[in-house]
Amino acid sequence: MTGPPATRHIPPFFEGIAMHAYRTHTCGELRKVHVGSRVRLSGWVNRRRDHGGLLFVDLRDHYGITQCVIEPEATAFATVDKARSEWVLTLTGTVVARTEDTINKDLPTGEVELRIEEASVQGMALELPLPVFGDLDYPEDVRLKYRFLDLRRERLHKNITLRSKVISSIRRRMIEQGFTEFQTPILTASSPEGARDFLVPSRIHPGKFYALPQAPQQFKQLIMVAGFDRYFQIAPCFRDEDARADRSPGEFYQLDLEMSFVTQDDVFAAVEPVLHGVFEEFSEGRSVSPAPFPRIPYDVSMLKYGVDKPDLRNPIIIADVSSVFDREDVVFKAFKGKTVRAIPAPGAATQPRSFFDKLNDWARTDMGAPGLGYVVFENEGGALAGKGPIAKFIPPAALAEMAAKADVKTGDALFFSADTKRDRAAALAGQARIRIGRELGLVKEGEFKFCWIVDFPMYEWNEDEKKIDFSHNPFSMPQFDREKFLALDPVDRATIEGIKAYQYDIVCNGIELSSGAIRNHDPDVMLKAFEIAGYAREETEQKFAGMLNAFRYGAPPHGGTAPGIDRIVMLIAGVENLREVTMFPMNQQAQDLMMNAPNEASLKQLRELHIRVVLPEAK
RNA sequence: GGGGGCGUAGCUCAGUUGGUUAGAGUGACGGCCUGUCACGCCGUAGGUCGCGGGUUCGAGCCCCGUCGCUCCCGCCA
Repeated sequence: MTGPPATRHIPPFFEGIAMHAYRTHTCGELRKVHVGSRVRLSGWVNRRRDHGGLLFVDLRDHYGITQCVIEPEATAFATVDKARSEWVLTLTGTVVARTEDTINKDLPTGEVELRIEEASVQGMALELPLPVFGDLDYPEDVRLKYRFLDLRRERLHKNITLRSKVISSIRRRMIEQGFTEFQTPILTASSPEGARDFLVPSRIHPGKFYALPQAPQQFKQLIMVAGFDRYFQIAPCFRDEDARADRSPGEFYQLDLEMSFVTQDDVFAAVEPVLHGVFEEFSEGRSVSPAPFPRIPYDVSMLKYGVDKPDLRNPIIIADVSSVFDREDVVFKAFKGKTVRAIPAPGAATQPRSFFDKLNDWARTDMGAPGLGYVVFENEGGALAGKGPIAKFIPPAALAEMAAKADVKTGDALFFSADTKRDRAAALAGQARIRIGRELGLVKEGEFKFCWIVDFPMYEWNEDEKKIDFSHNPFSMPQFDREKFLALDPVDRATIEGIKAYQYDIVCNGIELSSGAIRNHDPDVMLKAFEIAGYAREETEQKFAGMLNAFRYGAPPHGGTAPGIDRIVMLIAGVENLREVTMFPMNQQAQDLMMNAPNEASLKQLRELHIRVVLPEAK
C-alpha cells in the first residue's frame, strides 16, 4: 500500500515451473493483464469481511493491498475463515476481473481480485494492542512498545520509506558534488565542550572510558588535514541531553560534511544545491527557496525576527522603536530608557479585544514579562490616530514616527516588547511575532523558506559565572586580524564581545537544520581563542591534543556544516514529531520500551568492566 | 531540576452539580447474511475509573500525595 507497485524482487513465475513457496507477485502488483493467471500472494490480513456466503480478505504487504475472495464450498475456506487481523497468510488462486460495479478505484489493484484456491497460515496474531488498520492516534508508550505493529500502519510505513529515499537522494547529490563518504569511529574520546557524553567503560583499561561522539567534529577536521578535500557522512551522533519533540534523546543523524580550501560562500554554494534539490524532489507541489538562500547576519535576525532561526514564511518584521519612547513628547515612563521592540500585527484593528488580551496574558504568564503593550492604528479625520490603553501617551508626531519605523498603516496594530536587557526584549518580540503570525493566519503553508544566519558572535558574557564563554562553536575562525587577535587582552570585554565568527546556521521554516563554520586551523589562534574563554594553554593542549597536534603538521583552511537528517525528513514529511520519521525511537525519558533499554548489567559484566553501581539514595 | 496537559474496557473516547447496576464505538468471541472494500444485522464476554490517602451519608467526578506518558523551560559548543 505504500511502496511503488511496479517494484518487486522475487523470482518471476513461469507456467509449468514449480511455484515459489511464498509468492509469485506482491500485493501491490496485480492488474487487469494478470486476469486468468494462477498466482500466489503472501501478506498480512489487513481487513476481513465475512458475508456468510462470501468471505473477503484484504491481503497487505510492503507494496500494496489485494482483495482476495473465497466461498464456503471451497476447500481452503476453513483456513481462511479462521484468519484474523494481522495474521500472515499465503494465498494461491486465480486472478479474476471484477465486474464494473465492484471495481475499487481507491486501490491500484482494484480492478482485479484473487479467487482463493489454496491457503496456508504462516503466522497467527494475538488480539492487537494497537490496530494496524485506520489512522487514529494512540498513546506513545503503546506505540513504542509495539513499534513493529505501529510501523505496519500506512502513515508511518510511508514516512520511514520516505526517510530512506531522502537519505539516498542526499547521498547521490553529495557524491555528484564531488564529496566522498567516510566512516568515523563510534568509540572515541570524551569531548570537554558541549553536551553530556555517553560513556563506555573500557574492559582492558580499568577506570578508563570511551565516549560516543557528539558529532564527528574533530575527525572530520582531521580528514581535511589528511588531504581528503571533500568529506561527508550520514553520521550518527550521541548526546546525553533531554529530549524535545524535534530532538531525539540520545542519538540522531547528521549530514556531516567538511571541505578544504573554502570560504564561507564556497560551503554555501556546495550545500544549497543539495538541500534545494532534495526538498524540490520531495516537495509535492510545495515551493522551495531558490539558491542562493538569503544570508541574514545574526544581529539583523535578532532585531527583525527576535530569534536566530526565523520562520521567513511569517511576513512580520520587528522594528526597534526605543528612540520613539525616549522622545520628550512621549510620556510613557514604563518604556523610557529601555529597549523597545515593535511587532506589527497587520490588519489587527478588526480583531476583538480578546485577541489583544490573550496575547498580553500569554506574555505575562508564559513568558514572565510585565505584559505586551499595544497600539491600534486607526484613521481619524484623515489622520493617523492611536487607539488602546497606552495610545494616549503617544502624541501624533511620535505615532507617525513609529508607524514609519515599523512600516504599519491604518488598520494595523503594533505590539511592544520592552526590557532593560536588549536580549530579553528581542526574545519576547520574537515569540510574539510567531504567535501573532499564527493567530492572524499570516504564515503560508506549502513553502520551504531557507536562509543562512551568518556572523554569529564568537563569545558572550556569562553573567552567572562572571566569565567569557564561547557563544557557539569554539572551533570557528574569528573574523579578526590574526596578529591583533593574538594580542587581545582577555579582560577587554568590549572588544571580545564584538568579535564575530565565521559561523553560520542554516534555517528552514523556523527550524535550525544545522550550524557550521569555517574552522580555526591555526594552533596559535586556537589556543588564544580558548584562553579568552578561560582555558589554560595546557588544558587546551591536553583536551584537543589530537587536533592541535595535527594542525602543527600543515593544516589546510577548511570548513563545513552538518544538517540534521531527522529534521530534514520531518519538514519534508510535514510532521511535528521525530518519532514519526524514526524507525525505532526512544521515549522522552530516553528508554527503548520495545527492547527494554537501558537495563541493569549483570554482576559478571560489571566486574569485567571494573564498575560498581552506586544508586542515588531514595527520597 | 522546574512548569503545563493527559491517565475510564484490548484500542479510541463519553460520563451532567458528587447520587441507583460506569456507557458508546471499535476489536475479541458466537450466530445470521453471495459483492463488500470502515460491509451490514443480532447476541455474549470484557472495568482495581493509573496507584495511595483524605473530605462526604455517598467519589470516575472534590482535596492531598504519588506513579506513568506527553509538551515546554533549563540543557542541547
